[in-house]
Amino acid sequence: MSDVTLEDIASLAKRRGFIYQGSEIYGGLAGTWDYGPLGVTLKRNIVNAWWKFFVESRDDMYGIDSAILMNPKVWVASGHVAGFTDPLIEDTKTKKRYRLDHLLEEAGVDIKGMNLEQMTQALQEKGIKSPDGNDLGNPASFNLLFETSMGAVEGEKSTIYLRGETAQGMFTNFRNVVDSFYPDLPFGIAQIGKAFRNEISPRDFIFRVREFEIAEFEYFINPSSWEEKFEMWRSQMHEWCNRLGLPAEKIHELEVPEEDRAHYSKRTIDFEFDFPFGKKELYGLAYRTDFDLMNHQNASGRSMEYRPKDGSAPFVPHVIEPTFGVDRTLMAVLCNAYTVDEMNGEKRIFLKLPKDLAPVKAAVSPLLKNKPELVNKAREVYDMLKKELGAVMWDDNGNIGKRYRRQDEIGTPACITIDFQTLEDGTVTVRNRDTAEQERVAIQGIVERL
RNA sequence: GCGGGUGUGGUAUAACGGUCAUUACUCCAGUUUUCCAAACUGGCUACGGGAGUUCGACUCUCCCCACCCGCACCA
Repeated sequence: MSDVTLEDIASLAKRRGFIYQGSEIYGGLAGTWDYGPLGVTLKRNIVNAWWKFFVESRDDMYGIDSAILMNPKVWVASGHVAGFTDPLIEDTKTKKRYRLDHLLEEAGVDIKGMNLEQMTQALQEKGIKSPDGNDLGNPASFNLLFETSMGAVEGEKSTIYLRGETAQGMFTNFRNVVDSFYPDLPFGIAQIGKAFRNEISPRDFIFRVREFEIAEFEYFINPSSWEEKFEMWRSQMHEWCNRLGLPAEKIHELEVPEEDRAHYSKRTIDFEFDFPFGKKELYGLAYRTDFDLMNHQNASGRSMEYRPKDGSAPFVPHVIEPTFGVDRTLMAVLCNAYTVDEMNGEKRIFLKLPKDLAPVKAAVSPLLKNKPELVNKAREVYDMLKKELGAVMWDDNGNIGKRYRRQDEIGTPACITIDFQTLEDGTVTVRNRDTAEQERVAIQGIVERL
Protein backbone atom coordinates (compact mmCIF):
# COMPACT_ATOMS: atom_id res chain seq x y z
CA MET A 1 0.00 0.00 0.00
CA SER A 2 1.68 3.16 -1.15
CA ASP A 3 -0.95 5.48 0.31
CA VAL A 4 -0.07 4.59 3.87
CA THR A 5 1.26 7.64 5.64
CA LEU A 6 3.66 8.04 8.47
CA GLU A 7 0.76 9.37 10.53
CA ASP A 8 -1.13 6.10 10.10
CA ILE A 9 1.84 4.22 11.43
CA ALA A 10 2.62 6.64 14.25
CA SER A 11 -1.04 6.61 15.24
CA LEU A 12 -1.23 2.83 15.40
CA ALA A 13 2.13 2.72 17.17
CA LYS A 14 0.76 4.95 19.87
CA ARG A 15 -2.71 3.44 20.13
CA ARG A 16 -1.42 -0.08 20.48
CA GLY A 17 1.48 0.64 22.78
CA PHE A 18 4.52 0.52 20.53
CA ILE A 19 5.87 4.07 20.58
CA TYR A 20 4.90 7.15 22.55
CA GLN A 21 6.17 10.68 22.30
CA GLY A 22 8.84 11.37 24.93
CA SER A 23 7.79 13.41 27.99
CA GLU A 24 4.33 13.63 26.49
CA ILE A 25 2.47 14.86 29.59
CA TYR A 26 4.74 17.90 29.66
CA GLY A 27 4.21 18.75 26.02
CA GLY A 28 7.02 16.51 24.79
CA LEU A 29 10.70 16.96 24.17
CA ALA A 30 11.71 17.32 20.55
CA GLY A 31 13.54 14.36 19.13
CA THR A 32 12.79 11.89 21.90
CA TRP A 33 10.45 8.91 21.81
CA ASP A 34 9.56 6.26 24.34
CA TYR A 35 8.97 2.62 23.55
CA GLY A 36 5.85 1.07 25.06
CA PRO A 37 5.34 -2.56 26.06
CA LEU A 38 4.99 -3.90 22.52
CA GLY A 39 7.58 -1.54 21.06
CA VAL A 40 10.27 -2.51 23.49
CA THR A 41 9.66 -6.18 22.78
CA LEU A 42 9.79 -5.63 19.05
CA LYS A 43 12.97 -3.62 19.40
CA ARG A 44 14.53 -6.22 21.63
CA ASN A 45 13.63 -8.94 19.16
CA ILE A 46 15.36 -6.97 16.41
CA VAL A 47 18.43 -6.28 18.50
CA ASN A 48 18.69 -9.90 19.61
CA ALA A 49 18.41 -11.09 16.02
CA TRP A 50 21.14 -8.65 15.04
CA TRP A 51 23.45 -9.80 17.81
CA LYS A 52 22.85 -13.41 16.91
CA PHE A 53 23.46 -12.84 13.22
CA PHE A 54 26.49 -10.57 13.38
CA VAL A 55 28.13 -11.60 16.64
CA GLU A 56 27.12 -14.92 18.16
CA SER A 57 26.97 -16.95 14.97
CA ARG A 58 30.47 -15.85 13.96
CA ASP A 59 33.83 -16.65 15.46
CA ASP A 60 35.54 -13.45 14.37
CA MET A 61 33.36 -11.03 16.30
CA TYR A 62 33.78 -9.73 19.84
CA GLY A 63 30.95 -7.95 21.60
CA ILE A 64 31.45 -5.12 24.04
CA ASP A 65 29.34 -2.56 25.86
CA SER A 66 31.30 0.61 26.43
CA ALA A 67 30.37 3.64 28.53
CA ILE A 68 28.28 6.43 27.09
CA LEU A 69 30.44 8.93 28.95
CA MET A 70 34.01 9.01 27.70
CA ASN A 71 37.07 11.09 28.33
CA PRO A 72 36.61 14.21 26.17
CA LYS A 73 40.01 13.55 24.63
CA VAL A 74 38.36 10.69 22.75
CA TRP A 75 36.16 13.13 20.87
CA VAL A 76 38.97 15.52 20.20
CA ALA A 77 41.10 12.70 18.77
CA SER A 78 38.22 11.32 16.72
CA GLY A 79 37.71 14.69 15.09
CA HIS A 80 34.16 15.09 16.36
CA VAL A 81 34.78 18.14 18.50
CA ALA A 82 36.00 19.99 15.42
CA GLY A 83 34.40 18.04 12.61
CA PHE A 84 30.98 17.54 14.12
CA THR A 85 30.44 21.27 13.84
CA ASP A 86 28.63 22.71 10.88
CA PRO A 87 29.06 26.41 10.20
CA LEU A 88 25.85 27.70 8.66
CA ILE A 89 25.16 31.06 7.13
CA GLU A 90 21.93 32.64 6.06
CA ASP A 91 20.93 34.48 2.91
CA THR A 92 19.52 37.71 4.36
CA LYS A 93 16.86 37.93 1.67
CA THR A 94 15.68 34.41 0.91
CA LYS A 95 16.38 33.19 4.46
CA LYS A 96 17.90 30.07 3.01
CA ARG A 97 20.79 28.54 4.89
CA TYR A 98 24.06 27.43 3.41
CA ARG A 99 27.13 25.68 4.65
CA LEU A 100 29.77 28.35 5.10
CA ASP A 101 32.61 25.90 4.48
CA HIS A 102 30.99 24.75 1.24
CA LEU A 103 30.60 28.30 -0.06
CA LEU A 104 34.25 29.00 0.70
CA GLU A 105 35.42 25.83 -1.00
CA GLU A 106 33.42 26.70 -4.08
CA ALA A 107 35.12 30.08 -4.08
CA GLY A 108 38.49 28.34 -4.06
CA VAL A 109 39.40 28.96 -0.43
CA ASP A 110 41.39 26.30 1.36
CA ILE A 111 39.45 26.02 4.60
CA LYS A 112 41.60 23.34 6.24
CA GLY A 113 42.19 24.17 9.88
CA MET A 114 40.10 27.32 9.81
CA ASN A 115 37.85 28.16 12.71
CA LEU A 116 34.56 29.97 12.40
CA GLU A 117 36.12 33.38 12.84
CA GLN A 118 38.71 32.79 10.15
CA MET A 119 36.08 31.47 7.80
CA THR A 120 33.92 34.51 8.41
CA GLN A 121 36.88 36.76 7.71
CA ALA A 122 37.67 34.91 4.48
CA LEU A 123 34.06 35.27 3.46
CA GLN A 124 34.14 39.02 3.94
CA GLU A 125 37.51 39.45 2.24
CA LYS A 126 36.31 37.59 -0.80
CA GLY A 127 32.98 39.40 -0.76
CA ILE A 128 31.12 36.14 -1.27
CA LYS A 129 27.40 36.39 -1.91
CA SER A 130 24.75 33.72 -1.60
CA PRO A 131 24.01 31.58 -4.67
CA ASP A 132 21.02 33.85 -5.26
CA GLY A 133 23.32 36.87 -5.26
CA ASN A 134 22.18 38.28 -1.95
CA ASP A 135 24.11 39.39 1.10
CA LEU A 136 24.87 36.83 3.76
CA GLY A 137 24.16 37.27 7.45
CA ASN A 138 26.23 36.24 10.42
CA PRO A 139 27.33 32.63 10.53
CA ALA A 140 26.38 30.34 13.35
CA SER A 141 27.89 27.03 14.13
CA PHE A 142 26.08 23.94 15.24
CA ASN A 143 27.92 21.26 17.11
CA LEU A 144 26.02 18.04 17.10
CA LEU A 145 27.77 16.64 20.17
CA PHE A 146 25.65 16.70 23.28
CA GLU A 147 27.44 18.39 26.14
CA THR A 148 26.97 17.65 29.78
CA SER A 149 29.10 18.24 32.81
CA MET A 150 30.83 15.94 35.22
CA GLY A 151 31.41 16.65 38.88
CA ALA A 152 28.89 17.55 41.57
CA VAL A 153 30.61 20.65 42.87
CA GLU A 154 29.63 23.88 41.13
CA GLY A 155 32.65 25.60 39.67
CA GLU A 156 34.64 22.38 39.55
CA LYS A 157 32.60 20.76 36.86
CA SER A 158 34.15 19.80 33.59
CA THR A 159 32.43 19.58 30.26
CA ILE A 160 32.10 16.12 28.79
CA TYR A 161 30.09 14.71 25.91
CA LEU A 162 27.42 12.10 25.50
CA ARG A 163 28.75 9.86 22.78
CA GLY A 164 27.73 10.85 19.27
CA GLU A 165 28.40 7.37 17.98
CA THR A 166 29.23 4.04 19.58
CA ALA A 167 32.19 3.44 17.28
CA GLN A 168 34.73 5.21 19.47
CA GLY A 169 34.11 2.68 22.23
CA MET A 170 35.31 -0.03 19.89
CA PHE A 171 38.43 1.89 18.95
CA THR A 172 39.33 2.76 22.51
CA ASN A 173 38.98 -0.91 23.45
CA PHE A 174 40.86 -2.27 20.47
CA ARG A 175 44.02 -2.69 22.53
CA ASN A 176 42.11 -4.39 25.36
CA VAL A 177 40.41 -6.93 23.13
CA VAL A 178 43.66 -7.73 21.37
CA ASP A 179 45.43 -8.20 24.69
CA SER A 180 42.68 -10.45 26.06
CA PHE A 181 42.07 -12.64 23.05
CA TYR A 182 44.72 -11.95 20.48
CA PRO A 183 42.34 -12.80 17.67
CA ASP A 184 43.54 -13.44 14.16
CA LEU A 185 43.03 -10.63 11.75
CA PRO A 186 40.47 -9.88 10.43
CA PHE A 187 38.19 -9.64 13.44
CA GLY A 188 35.50 -7.28 14.60
CA ILE A 189 34.35 -5.55 17.76
CA ALA A 190 30.60 -5.02 17.98
CA GLN A 191 28.34 -2.98 20.17
CA ILE A 192 24.71 -1.98 20.48
CA GLY A 193 23.84 1.12 22.42
CA LYS A 194 22.55 4.62 22.67
CA ALA A 195 24.09 7.60 20.95
CA PHE A 196 23.14 11.25 21.15
CA ARG A 197 23.16 14.06 18.66
CA ASN A 198 21.95 17.62 18.90
CA GLU A 199 20.12 17.44 15.60
CA ILE A 200 19.15 20.83 14.28
CA SER A 201 15.70 19.61 13.46
CA PRO A 202 14.41 16.20 14.50
CA ARG A 203 11.95 14.92 11.92
CA ASP A 204 9.83 12.11 10.65
CA PHE A 205 8.70 10.25 13.76
CA ILE A 206 11.58 8.10 15.04
CA PHE A 207 13.66 8.62 11.91
CA ARG A 208 15.75 11.59 12.97
CA VAL A 209 15.97 11.94 16.71
CA ARG A 210 18.32 13.29 19.34
CA GLU A 211 18.67 10.10 21.33
CA PHE A 212 18.84 6.86 19.43
CA GLU A 213 20.21 3.38 19.35
CA ILE A 214 22.94 2.15 17.05
CA ALA A 215 24.13 -1.36 16.35
CA GLU A 216 27.49 -1.37 14.67
CA PHE A 217 30.86 -3.00 14.51
CA GLU A 218 34.37 -2.18 13.50
CA TYR A 219 35.96 -4.88 11.42
CA PHE A 220 39.72 -4.71 11.64
CA ILE A 221 41.56 -5.78 8.52
CA ASN A 222 44.80 -5.73 6.65
CA PRO A 223 44.42 -2.74 4.29
CA SER A 224 45.36 -4.88 1.31
CA SER A 225 42.07 -6.74 1.67
CA TRP A 226 39.75 -3.81 2.17
CA GLU A 227 37.83 -4.16 -1.06
CA GLU A 228 37.15 -7.83 -0.53
CA LYS A 229 35.95 -7.30 3.05
CA PHE A 230 33.90 -4.32 2.02
CA GLU A 231 32.08 -6.52 -0.49
CA MET A 232 31.61 -9.26 2.07
CA TRP A 233 29.84 -6.95 4.51
CA ARG A 234 27.89 -5.37 1.76
CA SER A 235 26.30 -8.70 0.95
CA GLN A 236 25.88 -9.61 4.62
CA MET A 237 23.96 -6.40 5.12
CA HIS A 238 21.60 -7.37 2.34
CA GLU A 239 21.18 -10.76 3.94
CA TRP A 240 20.30 -9.05 7.20
CA CYS A 241 17.64 -6.93 5.48
CA ASN A 242 16.29 -10.10 4.01
CA ARG A 243 15.99 -11.66 7.45
CA LEU A 244 14.02 -8.68 8.63
CA GLY A 245 11.55 -9.34 5.87
CA LEU A 246 12.46 -6.12 4.09
CA PRO A 247 12.01 -6.77 0.38
CA ALA A 248 15.08 -6.25 -1.80
CA GLU A 249 13.22 -3.88 -4.09
CA LYS A 250 12.71 -1.47 -1.19
CA ILE A 251 16.44 -1.37 -0.39
CA HIS A 252 18.64 0.89 -2.48
CA GLU A 253 22.35 1.36 -2.39
CA LEU A 254 23.75 4.82 -2.70
CA GLU A 255 27.42 5.27 -3.46
CA VAL A 256 28.25 8.35 -1.43
CA PRO A 257 30.41 10.76 -3.46
CA GLU A 258 33.63 11.99 -1.92
CA GLU A 259 32.42 15.47 -1.09
CA ASP A 260 29.53 14.07 0.94
CA ARG A 261 31.51 11.52 2.85
CA ALA A 262 32.39 11.74 6.52
CA HIS A 263 35.80 13.08 7.43
CA TYR A 264 37.18 9.59 8.05
CA SER A 265 35.73 7.68 5.14
CA LYS A 266 37.42 6.55 1.96
CA ARG A 267 34.35 4.80 0.64
CA THR A 268 30.76 4.83 1.87
CA ILE A 269 27.62 3.10 0.71
CA ASP A 270 24.31 4.16 2.18
CA PHE A 271 21.58 1.59 2.33
CA GLU A 272 18.35 3.42 1.72
CA PHE A 273 14.84 2.19 2.36
CA ASP A 274 11.56 3.25 0.76
CA PHE A 275 9.82 4.82 3.73
CA PRO A 276 6.34 6.32 3.29
CA PHE A 277 7.99 9.76 3.33
CA GLY A 278 10.60 8.89 0.77
CA LYS A 279 13.79 7.00 0.13
CA LYS A 280 15.89 7.57 3.23
CA GLU A 281 19.08 6.28 4.75
CA LEU A 282 18.69 3.14 6.79
CA TYR A 283 22.22 1.80 7.16
CA GLY A 284 25.74 2.82 6.28
CA LEU A 285 28.80 0.90 5.24
CA ALA A 286 32.06 2.80 5.45
CA TYR A 287 35.72 2.13 4.93
CA ARG A 288 37.17 4.16 7.77
CA THR A 289 40.77 3.30 6.89
CA ASP A 290 43.16 3.59 9.85
CA PHE A 291 41.88 7.07 10.56
CA ASP A 292 40.55 6.36 14.06
CA LEU A 293 43.22 4.00 15.34
CA MET A 294 45.98 6.31 14.10
CA ASN A 295 44.36 9.31 15.75
CA HIS A 296 44.04 7.47 19.05
CA GLN A 297 47.57 6.18 18.79
CA ASN A 298 48.88 9.68 18.26
CA ALA A 299 46.69 11.29 20.89
CA SER A 300 47.04 8.67 23.62
CA GLY A 301 50.58 7.54 22.95
CA ARG A 302 49.40 3.93 23.13
CA SER A 303 50.36 1.65 20.28
CA MET A 304 47.52 0.48 18.08
CA GLU A 305 49.71 -1.82 16.06
CA TYR A 306 48.74 -5.37 15.42
CA ARG A 307 51.55 -7.92 15.41
CA PRO A 308 50.78 -10.70 12.93
CA LYS A 309 51.42 -14.20 14.26
CA ASP A 310 53.45 -15.11 11.20
CA GLY A 311 56.13 -12.70 12.29
CA SER A 312 55.58 -10.19 9.50
CA ALA A 313 55.85 -6.49 10.18
CA PRO A 314 53.37 -4.97 12.66
CA PHE A 315 50.89 -2.44 11.35
CA VAL A 316 47.85 -0.44 12.40
CA PRO A 317 44.79 -2.25 11.02
CA HIS A 318 42.25 -0.58 8.79
CA VAL A 319 38.55 -0.69 9.48
CA ILE A 320 35.33 -1.53 7.65
CA GLU A 321 32.32 -0.27 9.55
CA PRO A 322 28.76 -1.39 8.91
CA THR A 323 26.38 0.68 11.01
CA PHE A 324 22.70 0.04 11.69
CA GLY A 325 20.24 2.48 13.19
CA VAL A 326 18.10 0.35 15.47
CA ASP A 327 15.18 2.77 15.63
CA ARG A 328 15.26 3.20 11.89
CA THR A 329 15.29 -0.54 11.51
CA LEU A 330 12.23 -0.85 13.69
CA MET A 331 10.57 1.89 11.71
CA ALA A 332 11.34 0.20 8.41
CA VAL A 333 10.02 -3.09 9.77
CA LEU A 334 6.83 -1.39 10.95
CA CYS A 335 6.32 0.48 7.66
CA ASN A 336 6.93 -2.65 5.69
CA ALA A 337 4.62 -4.74 7.86
CA TYR A 338 1.71 -2.30 7.85
CA THR A 339 -0.87 -3.84 5.58
CA VAL A 340 -4.37 -2.79 4.68
CA ASP A 341 -6.80 -5.12 3.00
CA GLU A 342 -10.50 -5.71 2.68
CA MET A 343 -12.53 -8.17 4.68
CA ASN A 344 -16.31 -8.41 4.54
CA GLY A 345 -16.38 -4.96 3.01
CA GLU A 346 -14.42 -3.53 5.90
CA LYS A 347 -10.88 -2.32 6.15
CA ARG A 348 -8.60 -4.75 7.91
CA ILE A 349 -5.26 -3.45 9.14
CA PHE A 350 -2.60 -5.88 10.15
CA LEU A 351 1.13 -5.90 10.80
CA LYS A 352 2.75 -8.55 8.69
CA LEU A 353 5.71 -8.91 11.02
CA PRO A 354 8.12 -11.80 10.61
CA LYS A 355 7.28 -14.42 13.23
CA ASP A 356 10.52 -14.10 15.15
CA LEU A 357 10.09 -10.34 15.46
CA ALA A 358 6.42 -10.22 16.45
CA PRO A 359 6.10 -8.97 20.04
CA VAL A 360 3.26 -11.38 20.74
CA LYS A 361 3.63 -14.86 19.30
CA ALA A 362 0.09 -16.04 19.93
CA ALA A 363 -3.16 -15.01 21.56
CA VAL A 364 -5.44 -17.44 23.34
CA SER A 365 -9.21 -16.96 23.56
CA PRO A 366 -12.23 -18.87 24.75
CA LEU A 367 -14.81 -18.64 21.99
CA LEU A 368 -17.32 -17.36 24.51
CA LYS A 369 -16.36 -15.80 27.77
CA ASN A 370 -19.58 -16.56 29.65
CA LYS A 371 -19.09 -20.31 29.40
CA PRO A 372 -16.84 -21.32 32.32
CA GLU A 373 -15.94 -24.67 30.77
CA LEU A 374 -14.51 -22.87 27.72
CA VAL A 375 -12.73 -20.27 29.80
CA ASN A 376 -11.17 -22.90 32.04
CA LYS A 377 -9.95 -24.95 29.12
CA ALA A 378 -8.59 -21.83 27.42
CA ARG A 379 -6.75 -20.90 30.61
CA GLU A 380 -5.16 -24.31 30.62
CA VAL A 381 -3.94 -23.88 27.05
CA TYR A 382 -2.80 -20.37 27.80
CA ASP A 383 -0.76 -21.43 30.82
CA MET A 384 0.86 -24.18 28.82
CA LEU A 385 1.81 -21.87 25.95
CA LYS A 386 2.93 -19.13 28.28
CA LYS A 387 5.40 -21.54 29.81
CA GLU A 388 6.65 -22.62 26.39
CA LEU A 389 6.75 -19.33 24.51
CA GLY A 390 6.53 -16.50 27.01
CA ALA A 391 5.13 -13.89 24.67
CA VAL A 392 1.54 -15.12 24.64
CA MET A 393 -1.48 -12.94 25.27
CA TRP A 394 -4.81 -13.76 26.88
CA ASP A 395 -7.74 -12.09 25.18
CA ASP A 396 -11.41 -12.57 26.07
CA ASN A 397 -12.72 -9.09 25.40
CA GLY A 398 -15.69 -8.54 23.08
CA ASN A 399 -16.44 -11.09 20.44
CA ILE A 400 -14.05 -13.33 18.62
CA GLY A 401 -13.85 -11.20 15.49
CA LYS A 402 -12.89 -8.20 17.52
CA ARG A 403 -10.10 -10.10 19.17
CA TYR A 404 -8.76 -11.23 15.82
CA ARG A 405 -8.69 -7.67 14.56
CA ARG A 406 -6.99 -6.46 17.69
CA GLN A 407 -4.30 -9.09 17.36
CA ASP A 408 -3.99 -8.24 13.66
CA GLU A 409 -3.07 -4.69 14.55
CA ILE A 410 -0.21 -5.75 16.79
CA GLY A 411 1.03 -8.35 14.37
CA THR A 412 0.31 -11.51 16.36
CA PRO A 413 0.92 -14.33 13.88
CA ALA A 414 -1.57 -16.80 15.36
CA CYS A 415 -4.76 -16.74 17.40
CA ILE A 416 -5.82 -19.86 19.23
CA THR A 417 -9.47 -20.31 20.01
CA ILE A 418 -10.96 -22.84 22.37
CA ASP A 419 -14.51 -23.91 21.45
CA PHE A 420 -16.95 -26.68 22.36
CA GLN A 421 -15.26 -29.14 20.07
CA THR A 422 -12.08 -28.62 22.08
CA LEU A 423 -13.81 -30.06 25.12
CA GLU A 424 -14.71 -33.18 23.15
CA ASP A 425 -11.63 -33.94 21.05
CA GLY A 426 -8.84 -31.73 22.37
CA THR A 427 -8.38 -29.71 19.19
CA VAL A 428 -8.36 -25.94 18.85
CA THR A 429 -8.54 -23.57 15.93
CA VAL A 430 -5.38 -21.75 14.96
CA ARG A 431 -6.15 -18.65 12.96
CA ASN A 432 -3.51 -17.23 10.65
CA ARG A 433 -2.90 -13.49 10.72
CA ASP A 434 -2.01 -13.05 7.07
CA THR A 435 -4.59 -15.29 5.44
CA ALA A 436 -7.27 -15.16 8.16
CA GLU A 437 -7.65 -18.88 7.59
CA GLN A 438 -8.21 -21.29 10.44
CA GLU A 439 -7.10 -24.77 10.98
CA ARG A 440 -7.93 -27.36 13.61
CA VAL A 441 -4.92 -28.53 15.53
CA ALA A 442 -4.53 -30.87 18.48
CA ILE A 443 -3.47 -29.04 21.64
CA GLN A 444 -0.35 -31.19 21.87
CA GLY A 445 0.73 -29.98 18.47
CA ILE A 446 0.18 -26.25 18.86
CA VAL A 447 3.69 -25.24 19.81
CA GLU A 448 5.16 -26.78 16.68
CA ARG A 449 2.55 -25.02 14.58
CA LEU A 450 3.47 -21.56 15.84
C1' G B 1 17.71 27.33 13.13
C1' C B 2 14.47 30.07 9.19
C1' G B 3 9.53 30.35 6.57
C1' G B 4 4.49 28.35 6.42
C1' G B 5 0.76 25.32 8.81
C1' U B 6 -1.51 22.56 12.87
C1' G B 7 -2.65 21.68 18.15
C1' U B 8 -10.13 19.48 21.32
C1' G B 9 -10.53 12.23 25.43
C1' G B 10 -6.35 6.58 23.50
C1' U B 11 -7.50 7.46 17.94
C1' A B 12 -10.19 10.36 14.37
C1' U B 13 -13.21 14.55 14.69
C1' A B 14 -17.65 18.77 15.52
C1' A B 15 -19.16 23.34 17.35
C1' C B 16 -19.32 27.89 19.88
C1' G B 17 -16.96 34.97 22.99
C1' G B 18 -21.82 32.74 27.51
C1' U B 19 -25.61 26.16 30.99
C1' C B 20 -22.94 19.55 31.82
C1' A B 21 -17.97 20.87 25.03
C1' U B 22 -20.24 17.01 19.81
C1' U B 23 -19.89 12.42 17.35
C1' A B 24 -17.68 7.73 15.93
C1' C B 25 -14.31 4.09 17.02
C1' U B 26 -11.06 2.32 20.87
C1' C B 27 -10.68 1.17 26.08
C1' C B 28 -13.09 -0.65 30.89
C1' A B 29 -17.47 -3.20 33.55
C1' G B 30 -21.76 -6.09 32.47
C1' U B 31 -25.81 -8.64 29.45
C1' U B 32 -25.57 -11.32 25.13
C1' U B 33 -22.94 -13.90 21.37
C1' U B 34 -21.10 -21.53 18.73
C1' C B 35 -15.30 -18.11 14.65
C1' C B 36 -13.78 -12.44 11.84
C1' A B 37 -14.60 -4.86 14.63
C1' A B 38 -22.99 -7.65 15.68
C1' A B 39 -26.45 -5.68 19.49
C1' C B 40 -27.80 -3.58 24.29
C1' U B 41 -26.66 -1.11 29.23
C1' G B 42 -23.29 1.59 32.03
C1' G B 43 -18.39 3.88 32.71
C1' C B 44 -13.23 6.39 32.26
C1' U B 45 -10.88 9.96 29.45
C1' A B 46 -9.88 16.16 26.01
C1' C B 47 -9.80 22.15 24.62
C1' G B 48 -0.74 21.54 24.42
C1' G B 49 1.39 25.31 28.38
C1' G B 50 1.60 30.42 30.21
C1' A B 51 0.34 35.49 30.10
C1' G B 52 -3.12 39.24 28.25
C1' U B 53 -7.94 41.47 26.26
C1' U B 54 -13.02 40.66 28.31
C1' C B 55 -18.18 40.68 33.08
C1' G B 56 -16.91 35.94 30.75
C1' A B 57 -11.77 32.81 26.30
C1' C B 58 -11.45 26.14 23.72
C1' U B 59 -12.77 30.44 20.50
C1' C B 60 -9.41 36.91 20.05
C1' U B 61 -3.89 38.75 20.94
C1' C B 62 1.18 37.69 22.51
C1' C B 63 4.98 34.32 24.27
C1' C B 64 6.55 29.24 24.96
C1' C B 65 6.23 23.94 23.69
C1' A B 66 5.26 19.95 20.38
C1' C B 67 4.02 18.03 15.69
C1' C B 68 3.49 18.50 10.10
C1' C B 69 5.40 20.69 5.23
C1' G B 70 9.47 23.40 2.71
C1' C B 71 14.72 25.13 3.26
C1' A B 72 19.04 23.75 5.60
C1' C B 73 21.37 19.80 8.26
C1' C B 74 21.80 14.59 8.60
C1' A B 75 29.78 11.40 10.69
